[in-house]
Parts: sequence; structure tokens; C-alpha cells
Amino acid sequence: MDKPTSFKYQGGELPLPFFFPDATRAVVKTIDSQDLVSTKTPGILVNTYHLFRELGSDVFDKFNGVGNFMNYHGGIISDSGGFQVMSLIKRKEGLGKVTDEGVTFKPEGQKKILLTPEKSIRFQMSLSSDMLVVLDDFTDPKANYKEAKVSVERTIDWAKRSKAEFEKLCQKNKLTKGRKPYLLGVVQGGEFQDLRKECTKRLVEIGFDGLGYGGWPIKNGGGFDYKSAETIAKYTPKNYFLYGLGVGKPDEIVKLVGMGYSIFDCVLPTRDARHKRLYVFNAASIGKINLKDKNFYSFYTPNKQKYVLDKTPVSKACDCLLCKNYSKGYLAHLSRMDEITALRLATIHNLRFYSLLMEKLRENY
RNA sequence: GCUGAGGUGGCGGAGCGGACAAUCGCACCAGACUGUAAAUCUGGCGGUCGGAAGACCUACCUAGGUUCGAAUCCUAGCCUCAGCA
Repeated sequence: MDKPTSFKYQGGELPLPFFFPDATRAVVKTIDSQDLVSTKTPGILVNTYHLFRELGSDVFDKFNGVGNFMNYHGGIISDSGGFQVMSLIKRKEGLGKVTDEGVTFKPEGQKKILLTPEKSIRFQMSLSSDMLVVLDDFTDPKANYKEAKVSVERTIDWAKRSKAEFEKLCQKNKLTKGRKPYLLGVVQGGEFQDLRKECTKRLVEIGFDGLGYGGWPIKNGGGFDYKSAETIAKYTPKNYFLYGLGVGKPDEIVKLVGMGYSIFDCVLPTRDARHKRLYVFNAASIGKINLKDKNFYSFYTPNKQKYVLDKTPVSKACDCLLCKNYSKGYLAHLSRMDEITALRLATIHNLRFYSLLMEKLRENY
């Protein structure tokens, strides 16, 4: 019953902990699969909702999985579409609804689709991902206790159905030990610790390979909700993967790794890159990165006029395509002209920052 | 030299007698972004005081003038651009 030491995927095993960026639509925005490899990123998270809506399973049956489709051969985790319950339905009314059966999505100008726990699993199987995530009912960040409880009950019910469908498909496809992907349950319950505890325990009764810290990880008053993360970790068996879904900022990841979390994904490094925010270690070299420093990293805004004449690299504690080959001056020019290459270089840089961060965390795991 | 058009904030460019410290865009400054409806979104952007509402000052090429009131009308000057010589 020891904690997991590696994550098996189709290409071998990945050491823990690791961070996967989000390739929602089977692409990490602005870069391609070869760029991704160059950042030493070990894997990606793809999204069921988007790929199901935009492509359907025929493509993935034909290509034999999303990895082959992308010609990307790192680890692949597929998200269930559970996050879209919040981002598309609960955050804004009228784009769909949630019932016990599943989730109906109907964004403006698009056809209505129904995603059930079973459908989500079936589709994720066609993606041939290494870890599947159960469809969950995202607890609205503004939910009161009663509403949070409803989302927890539904999440547990859906988890049961997902597990049953998963086992059925594994049997049917003769996916036995070694070839069987992982299945992740997702804990909901908002900031209510007794709900988090109950959800965790009841998911463990159903049986999964890991549990995800679900919901919105930022408290209503602001600040990361470490308490819920701790509650989940406390009641999760040691041999389970603990996954911080959508987490997060570098310092948040460092803290969660300390609690036993070993899998992370987040849009921040890639979105921030596109929004002109680069992550830089406050260190003179990669060897001198010290995560114990309170301020071990800072932000760099690439498009300032004052950088145009700067011949130094963005970071000396980085070995990415950008930092090894180009100056702040050149990047400033590309960024100021809104050249798409600036976004690509920034994305590559931020992903290397995150992969370096995880390399450092692995040293003490 | 003649004819025509025009000179507005860092730049482009609205406004063409009161509602103008002056629409809008760019640039600039600050902030946000957490299982991606996001190469996006907010806010600020003449000066001084104020948290804000607001108050006062200096402003639409220059100098005069008309008017209760002018970036807007008149006169002169300077300058720019286009076409013709």
C-alpha cells in the first residue's frame, strides 16, 4: 500500500510528480507535438467535451487514439467534460442543463449534445488515453451546503455508473493488467469539509486508481483552498494517485506535492504565455533553482519597449528554445508586433518552466 | 508662383459656436487569468488636490477680433500636403 512511484502509459512509465498542460482540442495552443516534446513535457490533458463535439469517435477509431492522431507519444489523460458543467452551464445560464441522466450542452449556435457518464467513458476509451476521468457534477463555487450536497450525490452516482461502464469496456476490449488504463474519480463538495470527506470515502468504496481534487480550487474570498486538498488527501488510500485538477500556480503545486498530490494539469502556463506573462525562476542557473525560497519565481512581461535593446535571454535558469536562442530584445519585437511566433516561444518557455519545476520536485519525492 | 485641402493630446484621427479636458483607435501604465467558449478581459491615461464625487489651473499652430460663451466664426501671419506651372 505504498504511494505510487510511477505512472504507466503506452510508451512506458513516467516518474511522479508531473504536470500535464492542457491540449483541450488535441493541441497545445500555438505549438505542435514536436515543440511539446522539446519542452520535456511528459504528457497532456485532452478534453472529452470538445473532441466529442467537434470530431466524434470515428476519427479516433480510425487513427487508433488521440495520441496517434496528434503523433504525440507522451502520456495522455482525458478529462471527462465535467469542467464544462461549470464553465459552460453553471457560470452562465442558458447554455445547457444538468440532470441525473447527464449533461445537456446547448451553446449558442451549436447543436445540442447529451453527455452521460457512460458516454464520456466510452468516448475516452476511443481516445486511448492512459487515464480516464469520470464525469462529475461540478460544485458551483457559489453553492450553499444543500446545493453542494446535491452535486456530491450526483458525482458519486455518476462515478458508480462510470466505473461500471469502464469495467465493462475493459473486459470487452480485453484490457487486462498492464494494458488497462487508469480511472480517476473526482471529489466535489466545495469548501464544505464534511462533504469533501464523505465524497472521498464513498468514491474509494467504489474503487479507483486515483482521486482528483475537483471543483473550483479558489475560495470565494480569494486564495487557494488548501484545506479541501488536505481533507481529500487525508481520506484517500496511500496507493492512489492524487490529482490536482486544474492546479495551478507554481507555489500551489509545490504545496500540494507536499500533501501527496502527484498529478497536475492547468491552463495557466499556456494561457499566460498567450497573455504575455512568462514565468521565470529567480535563479542564476538551472542548478541554483531553489523551491524553498519564498519567491522562487517571478513574472516577465515580454512586450515592453525597454526590452527591445536587451541582448540577454529571458532567463538564465532555463534551457528552452527561446532562452537558448533568442534575446529579450528579439522577443520584445515579436511580441510588440503581435507576431504569432512570440506566442509559440512564450508557450514553449512556460512549459519548460513547469517541466523544470516538476523535475525539481521529483528530486525530493 | 497659382489653385485646392489642412494644421486638435506621444501618434493617427473625430468634433466644426455652449452638453469638450475634447468620441474612437494605436502606443503607454496597472490589474486579472487555475480539469481552456480566452493570441482574452478590466481599469487608468493634460496638471494639481481628493478614496470618490468633485474643485481649480493650463490647453485644440501663432497673434488679434466677434460673442454672455470659440477647438469650432472673422482677419492677419507662419507651416504642411495635393494638383498645375
